[in-house]
Amino acid sequence: MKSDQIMSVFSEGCHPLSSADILERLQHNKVAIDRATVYRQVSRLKELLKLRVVDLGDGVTRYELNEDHHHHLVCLRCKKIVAIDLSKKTEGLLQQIEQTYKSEQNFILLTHNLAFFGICSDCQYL
Amino acid sequence: MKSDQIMSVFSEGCHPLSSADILERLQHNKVAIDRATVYRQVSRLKELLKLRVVDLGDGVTRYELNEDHHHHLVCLRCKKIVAIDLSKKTEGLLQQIEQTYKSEQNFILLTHNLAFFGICSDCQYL
DNA sequence: ATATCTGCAAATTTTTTGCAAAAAG
DNA sequence: CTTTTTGCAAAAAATTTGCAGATAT
Repeated sequence: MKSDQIMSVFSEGCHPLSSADILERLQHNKVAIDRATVYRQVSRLKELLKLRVVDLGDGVTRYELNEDHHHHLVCLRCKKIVAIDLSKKTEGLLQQIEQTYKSEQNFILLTHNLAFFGICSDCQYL
Repeated sequence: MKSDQIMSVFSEGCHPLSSADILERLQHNKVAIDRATVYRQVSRLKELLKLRVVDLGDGVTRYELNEDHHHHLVCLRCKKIVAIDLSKKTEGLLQQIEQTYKSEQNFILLTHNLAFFGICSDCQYL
C-alpha cells in the first residue's frame, strides 16, 4: 500500500514536504510511485487527519504529520524553515480557544496551523 | 497603478482572496487587468508586507490585508471560513513569542498565520 | 468476484516569463 | 529620455482525471 510508504517518508524527518519532495524521497529510496498516486494518497491522508497542510507562504503546498504538533518560523528572504515547539506556551491558550468555539458556535476544533514569518539573523543585513 | 486597484478589492470585504478571486472581482468591477499583472503585483505587495498569505489548509494560496490581523476557523467538510478575532486572547502570547525568538535566535518576526480546522455545527451530523 | 489502488497519458489549472507597447517619473 | 508597469502569448509547473490493468479483500 503506497500510502504507508508515503507516511514512512514523513517519519524520516520533521520538515514539511511538498508533493514533489515526497516523490523525490520515495524515488531516492527506490520506491516506484507515480505522481498521481502521491496526490491521491496525500489528499486521502489529509482527510483522514493523518497529514495536514502547511502553507508557508511561498506558493508550495506542503504536508506534515498531524501528530506531534510543532510550529514554524519562516524567513521571508531566504525561505529557511525552523521548526519550533511552542506547546508549553500555547497549550493552555489553544485549549481555551477550542472550548470557546465549541460552546459559542458548536464548532469542533480538530487541528490548527500556526506559523511565524520574519527575517532570520543571516538575512538581516542583506 | 494596478496595485492600488488590487488593494482596493481587499477593502471591499474581509475574506482572504486567491489570485483567481482578485482577477474575478476586478473584472466584475470593469477593471481590465491581466492574470500576469495580478501575480506580479500580489507578489510585490507581499514583499512590502501590505498583504500576507493565509493558509486555509486546502492548498489554495490566498491573501489578505496585513493590517487588522484576524484569524480563521475553517470547516473541513463544507470549507466554510469564519473570521475570528483572537487579538485579546493571543496578543500577549504572540508578543512574548516574538521576544523569545528575537533574543534566542535574532529572528525578527513580522507577521504570523493562525488558523483552526474542524467541523462546523452544520456538518456535524452529516 | 468485487472493490480498491495504481501507473500512465492526457487534460486542466495555476503560476511564471519574455518581450514590446504603454504609462510614469 | 529613462525606468517601471502592463498586456499578451507562450512556457513551465502543479494538480486532476479517465481508464485499463494490478492488488487486495
